[in-house]
Amino acid sequence: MARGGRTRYTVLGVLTLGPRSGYDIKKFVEESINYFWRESFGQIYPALKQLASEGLVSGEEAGSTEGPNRVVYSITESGRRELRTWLREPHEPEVPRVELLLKLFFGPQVSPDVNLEHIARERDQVAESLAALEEIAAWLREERSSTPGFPYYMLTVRQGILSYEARLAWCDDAARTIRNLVPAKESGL
Amino acid sequence: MARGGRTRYTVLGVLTLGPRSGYDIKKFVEESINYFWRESFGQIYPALKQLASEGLVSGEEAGSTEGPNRVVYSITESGRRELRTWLREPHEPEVPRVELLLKLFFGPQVSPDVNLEHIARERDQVAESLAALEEIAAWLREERSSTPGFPYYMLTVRQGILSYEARLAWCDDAARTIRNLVPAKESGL
DNA sequence: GATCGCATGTAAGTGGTTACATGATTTA
DNA sequence: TAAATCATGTAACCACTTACATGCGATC
Repeated sequence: MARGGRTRYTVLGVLTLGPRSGYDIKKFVEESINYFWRESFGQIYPALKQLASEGLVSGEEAGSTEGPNRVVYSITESGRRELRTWLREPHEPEVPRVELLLKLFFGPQVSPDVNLEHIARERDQVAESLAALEEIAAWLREERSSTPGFPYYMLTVRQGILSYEARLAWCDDAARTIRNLVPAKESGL
Repeated sequence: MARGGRTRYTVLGVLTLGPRSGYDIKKFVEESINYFWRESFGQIYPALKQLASEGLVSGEEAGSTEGPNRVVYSITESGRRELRTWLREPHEPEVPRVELLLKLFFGPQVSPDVNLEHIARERDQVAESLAALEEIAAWLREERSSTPGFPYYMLTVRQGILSYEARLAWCDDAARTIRNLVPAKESGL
């Protein structure tokens, strides 16, 4: 049981920050919470329809004169209540699935070089993500430091930074360990 | 595209460590790699059937005399090849979904106390997981330090420990931040 | 005139969980 | 004798991704 549509609450949550279209919501998620949460169009649009039918959001056909499309949604009072109810409930513990670790666990089945490559790839990806997050952090401090949400935004960003840094450190450590596994192959030239 | 049945490879990988029944595989996963990977019966049994039909594993009806059930599977040579091929492919980047951070991102919608409770709960869970992992690490060092897989097992364990520790530190930091948000409510008694 | 960004949506497929059904054997 | 553990399996359901279809307007 449990775990009912977290997309619902993502959408409601984003709409507390202001009215937005489905497209806008997608973009917002991508640009601000991408490092710990994702949503696809295939989830967002049906969710918006559903929420509208329940009166938790209200959609308005926008676009000055010409546009037939583009519906801008706003959260309603009952939408806010629904969101708050969910926010008060304890969070589900994560179900981890880390493919890299699975491959490394079976690492002895292939050559050390293969595993070293995996770790190097991981390191690059993590370093890139970390850099992106640090840019977000800087932007937040410069542009959003006086908004009520600021301390909470920084909280989530810091979590991301800390876990990226931990992963980075682990990569170096892991690479060293594997390199020591092959004490002499072409060493000493 | 991509991401074809990782259960397949989990099963094949576990079977490189010795012949096992579906039930055994489930238990092994639970007891050794639970902190970064999980599998359910609903995945394992169909996967075993499929793998057997492809000749990547071979099943033998076991159970000294009485048992009608209990099928013990062994990995075949082509199974090993298939596994190795997969192990050489680069791993898929994780798609993160951290419900706790989602709730905290929308934290201003509820009282600080609610958010503090979430963090406290998280802290407890992480501390528990960390303790369990450290027991596994100790057990590995005592009982498995001479197996060929040992360095790789320790690698994955260390990753778990490092990220748990990072999360723990973050919890304390985050709780402090939120507490500072309410500078005086009942302070000074 | 082609491609890119904006914009909404649907359909198919998949990976995975949960609940259920069944039954033997062991332990309390 | 009741419960827990061993053991296999299926069916239903769910969340989510991907690909596709459509079309407008701006830019190259």
